[in-house]
Amino acid sequence: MEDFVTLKKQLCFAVYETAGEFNKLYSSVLQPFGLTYPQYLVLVALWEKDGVSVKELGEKLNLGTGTLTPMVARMEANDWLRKERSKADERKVFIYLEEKARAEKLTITSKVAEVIQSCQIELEEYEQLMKQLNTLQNKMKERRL
Amino acid sequence: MEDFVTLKKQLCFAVYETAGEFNKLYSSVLQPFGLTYPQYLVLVALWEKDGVSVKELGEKLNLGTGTLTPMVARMEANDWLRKERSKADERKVFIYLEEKARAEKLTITSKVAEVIQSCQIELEEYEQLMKQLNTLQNKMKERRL
DNA sequence: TTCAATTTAATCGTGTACGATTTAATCTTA
DNA sequence: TAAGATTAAATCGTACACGATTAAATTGAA
Repeated sequence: MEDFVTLKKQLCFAVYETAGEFNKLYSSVLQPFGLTYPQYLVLVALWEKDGVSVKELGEKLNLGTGTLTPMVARMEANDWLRKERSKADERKVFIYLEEKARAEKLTITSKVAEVIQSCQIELEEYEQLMKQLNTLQNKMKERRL
Repeated sequence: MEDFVTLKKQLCFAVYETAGEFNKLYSSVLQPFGLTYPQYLVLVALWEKDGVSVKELGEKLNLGTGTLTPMVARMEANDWLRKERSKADERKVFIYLEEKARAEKLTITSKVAEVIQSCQIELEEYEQLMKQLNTLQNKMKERRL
C-alpha cells in the first residue's frame, strides 16, 4: 500500500535518464569537432536563424544569460560565432555564425544524423514521442503559470 | 531540400526541454524542504532501498562519483543521510537515510504527487510515454555498446 | 524633459554532470 | 605470498544550468 514511489515508475526520471543518454550519444559524435551537446544546440538554433540577440537565443533554447553568456564566450573563443553589440539599441548583443560554423554545418549534421539513424528509431515512434513530449511540456508550463 | 535541422523537429531537444521543465516544476515543490531535484531522486532511490554503496546508488541513478560524492556530502551536511565505510570491505562506503529523510518522506512525496496530479496527465499517456522512453533509451544504450 | 520603470546582458553563488586521474583496498595468480 | 590487476571512492578540471543581483541603456509618463 506504500511504495508507489520507485525510480522506475517515475516519468520524471525516465525523461531525466533519456536526456542523459542523448547527451552522451551526441557528445561522442560532437567531441571530434570540439563541441559539447548544448553548444551544438546553439549552432542548430543559429543555423536556423542567424544574427539573433542573446535574449532571443535564450528564449529559443530555454536558457538564461547565466548559462548563455559564458557558453557563447567559449564558442566565440573557438571561432564558432561572433558577438556584436547593436548600434540601434546598445543593450542588445547580436550573435552571428562564423565561417567555421557555416563550413562545418553539413559535416556535423551528417555525422549526427548518421548516429541517430543507427539507433533504428521508427519514424512513427519518433513523431508520437515528439507529440507527447510537447503535450506534457505544455501541461507543465501551464501549471507554473 | 535543406533545413530538416530545426530545433523544433529534434527529438533530442524535446527531451532536453522536457527534462528542464520537470526540473523547474519539481524544484518549486522541493525548495521549501531545502532539496534540489537531483537530491530528491537520491532520496527516492534510498527510500526504495536504504544502505547502498556509492557505486550501487550511482548505477541506479546513472551517475558517477564525480557527481555523487559532493552531492552526498551536501545531503549529509543537511541531515538527510549518513555515510559509513564498510567494515568488511574498506573500499566501500554505504549510505543510510537519516531520521529526517524517513520522517519527511510522506510529506515530500505527497506534495510532489499533488503537483504532478495538477498537471492532468492521463494515466494512459503517462504509461505510454514511460514505455516509449524506455525503448528509446535501450536503443541508445545498445548503440554505444 | 526628466526621472522612475523597464529591458538587456553580465556577473555571482550554488549545484549538478562528466571524463580522467589518483589513492587505497582487495583480489589473483604465478 | 608478493606483484600485478582490479575495484571503489575521492579528487580535479571543465562545462552547463539556474535564480538573484547588478549595471547600463532605453522607454514612458507626468
